[in-house]
Amino acid sequence: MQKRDAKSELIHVGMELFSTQGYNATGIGAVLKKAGIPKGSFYHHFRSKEEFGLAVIEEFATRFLARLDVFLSDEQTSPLNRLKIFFEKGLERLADHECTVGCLIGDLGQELAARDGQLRNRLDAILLSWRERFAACIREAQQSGELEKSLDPHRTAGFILSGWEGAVLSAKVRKSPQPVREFLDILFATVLRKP
Amino acid sequence: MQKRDAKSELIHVGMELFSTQGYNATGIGAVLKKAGIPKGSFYHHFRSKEEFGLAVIEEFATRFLARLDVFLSDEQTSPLNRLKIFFEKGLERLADHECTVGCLIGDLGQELAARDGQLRNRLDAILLSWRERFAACIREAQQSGELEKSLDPHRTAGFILSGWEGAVLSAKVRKSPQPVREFLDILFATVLRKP
DNA sequence: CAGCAAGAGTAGACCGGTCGGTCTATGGAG
DNA sequence: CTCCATAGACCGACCGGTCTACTCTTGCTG
Repeated sequence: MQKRDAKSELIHVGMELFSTQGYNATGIGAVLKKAGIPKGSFYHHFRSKEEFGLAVIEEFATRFLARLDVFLSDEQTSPLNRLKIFFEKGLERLADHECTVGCLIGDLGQELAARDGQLRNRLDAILLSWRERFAACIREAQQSGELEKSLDPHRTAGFILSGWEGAVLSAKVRKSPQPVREFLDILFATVLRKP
Repeated sequence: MQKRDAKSELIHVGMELFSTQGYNATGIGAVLKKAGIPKGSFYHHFRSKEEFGLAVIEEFATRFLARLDVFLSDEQTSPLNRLKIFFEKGLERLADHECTVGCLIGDLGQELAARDGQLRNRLDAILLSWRERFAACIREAQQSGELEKSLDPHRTAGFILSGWEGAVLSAKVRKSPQPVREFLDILFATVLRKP
């Protein structure tokens, strides 16, 4: 396994710790210790904890988007099934991690909602861009007859996304993937029911 | 206006600050300062920050339950409309607070999900009890013909609750009540559609 | 009724630890 | 030599909690 450079290692560890503990409960001391990198290096690469946080969420969002692309651009699969498979995979990963890791963007969004800094603005923008992706897939599903034309793609995408975030939150609190299981079952049986 | 006793004042301020800033980002120093109560009094009433946190969520849950009761027990209103009115009122209050205050239980649940202490367990139990309340109302709506008999009341209640938490989270990140508006519209047009 | 004792409650200085950030020194690469 | 990167001691502030001192209230006894 190739050794990462210091900056990447910090970001990687940041993703891990922010995902499990949250932003405020994670001091940079813990990040440094886990990454085995001294403080001077940290402040050479990042001017502040906030700038570090931004780098972490950018990395996470990039990876998430890459994964979203793999699933939502799969032309061998019908649009509605792309959505379904994407979320089912998400459920699998949640269960594999024993519900300790949710969605970093949603988690940090909640935790940092009261702040006015760059972090919250960036999180908001990321959530909106994801929503656009889902909306595009919903539009495709409508064009192929899988979903009713009366559904508003943007609003429905927002519904799905926030519903997903809420279900993941519940799974983390309950330490069980069941809330996500139930969310998906009902979502595809009602909102995303085939005509 | 009647002056509260010290303990109640602390709990009240705790609800306020935890709701806007979160648990970890709120030091007890800030609570004490805002309440105008010295530290010795704090530790006389609460053995620790965690015990204080428990008292705060119990107070919040009690108030929330009382409000839930007012709406869900209103026999002048049909069961489905009770749900609708309850959430519409919730949306109003969210907008009145300019999306700075969400649902304390959901927020703390997310923030403290990684912990093993009493706080997370209590939060989990509260969410489950709320789910039972919603399930009972859904059952009533089914019996009165407002909802399809094929809906599972428990699962549907869980769906609604986690969807609501996710929508409120989005509203806070976006600083707009729109996600909740959209959540409610779609929920009542699809999942809770009348037969 | 007055005085006393015990318990409840208030008050804030103090403690060790952690926090995010600063700064000086050093080493390595080009 | 210069620039980039590493290294870690140090700083003031804040953290949750401890502890001693003091005040107030209540109940009991003489």
